[in-house]
Amino acid sequence: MKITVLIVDDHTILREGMASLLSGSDDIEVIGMASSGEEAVNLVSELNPNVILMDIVMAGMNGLEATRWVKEQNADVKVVIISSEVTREYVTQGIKCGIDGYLPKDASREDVVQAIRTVAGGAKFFDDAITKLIFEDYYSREKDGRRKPSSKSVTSGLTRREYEIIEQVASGKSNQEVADALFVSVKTVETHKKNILDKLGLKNSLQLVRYAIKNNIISLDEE
Amino acid sequence: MKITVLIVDDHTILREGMASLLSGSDDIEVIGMASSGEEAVNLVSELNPNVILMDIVMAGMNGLEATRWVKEQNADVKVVIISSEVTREYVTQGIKCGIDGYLPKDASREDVVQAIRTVAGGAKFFDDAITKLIFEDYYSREKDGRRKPSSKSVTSGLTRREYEIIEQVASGKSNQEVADALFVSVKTVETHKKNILDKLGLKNSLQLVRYAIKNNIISLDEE
DNA sequence: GGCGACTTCAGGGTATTCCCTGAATTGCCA
DNA sequence: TGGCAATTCAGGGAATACCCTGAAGTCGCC
Repeated sequence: MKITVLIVDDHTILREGMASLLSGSDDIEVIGMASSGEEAVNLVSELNPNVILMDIVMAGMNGLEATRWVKEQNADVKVVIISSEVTREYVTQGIKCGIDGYLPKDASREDVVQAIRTVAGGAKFFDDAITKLIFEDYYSREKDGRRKPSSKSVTSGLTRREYEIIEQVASGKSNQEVADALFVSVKTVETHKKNILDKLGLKNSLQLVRYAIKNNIISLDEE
Repeated sequence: MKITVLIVDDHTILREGMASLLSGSDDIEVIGMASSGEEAVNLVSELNPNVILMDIVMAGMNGLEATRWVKEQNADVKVVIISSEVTREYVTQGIKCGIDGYLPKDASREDVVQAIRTVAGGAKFFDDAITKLIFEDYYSREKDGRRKPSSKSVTSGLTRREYEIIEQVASGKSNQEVADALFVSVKTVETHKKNILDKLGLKNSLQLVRYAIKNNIISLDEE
């Protein structure tokens, strides 16, 4: 029983290279390749591979989103990210998307083969550098996690009401909807919003949404 | 300049043993010992050691609590936990309290010396087993934290261009700015945006920003 | 008692987004 | 080769967001 593999990368050279690199292993068989996230999602239901080697940076649907979709339709398929960039953001976001492994693009043939075998067996594969990175993230997060809310003064000069406005706006509401929710007039909401944008040095509501999520003023899961 | 060390453990044998174990290293000097958390806290301000080797399980104030107090009065002092038990709970709680390293009690002399040198130099020291434990905790926590992007079975049908538009919009740009960035007219951007909102079942651009961040179409740290 | 901030709101103007219809171009594929 | 999806763009109207000024009521605080 060979381990079936799907390769997803928008660079032909890398696809071909990876395939030939894997052709030397008799327990691994490359059964398909895709050059985009969308193509990958479509191919999975057709080919039903055991493992997907997936690039992150691709035009259109990126590797992380593709992973999400793939896992959605087949939770058993294992996904190993192969990225030239190894950043905290990619790794943590990747884990959120359900990846089973992460390899730098300059990984050796042995690493790739080992990763495929490991995830096919149901375990996770993350090399030392990535484990270290995760560790540091975990450490700083846990450590910094405990710190007093410090009322309001220290933050960025936002008032209580302004925080409420942000929460509303960042949850995707229009000014009118915010006004209704807080039982004030649209004009009031506009004023608050203007003040908030000024204080934070932002240009529009879109950036405010980003800011709010970035600074954990709101969370993305509720509702 | 020797690294000054304070040993904290309520077992005399372990204190003595550890001290003699360290006497062989000429860059490390044990300048004091304490048999309780309270005593340790008092001694720190007096002796001002570089590193504290601290047991967790002690009568009265335990090692983690003591760490918190110690760090409170001197943030520069480094604390390495030496515990016979290595549990997820101890490790994560320890990190919250600000520990700089964690050693199992059966660590070799080399490990202890290495740990002291490492934390004295400002880095963290956690061995492989502990790193692995943290990793697993992190992984399961992050992974379970996610949730499926609604129940749309097929890829939500976004085109490549639409993804590009989303990336632009979600980075906080106005239609005009997106148009400039992609070298198309504002009208084109509007059309794309409308189609995107329809496909995703969203009402406005604010919600699109949320969607994009939630689904990892864009990341928050770049730029 | 008053000064400053927070919060509320209005008027009136400009800019931008949102919505709908219609259409030309390209490329792919059956 | 005709059809379909994708991408591009326009006109024009309705809705909403953004900007500026001004102001009234509340509250805490010196």
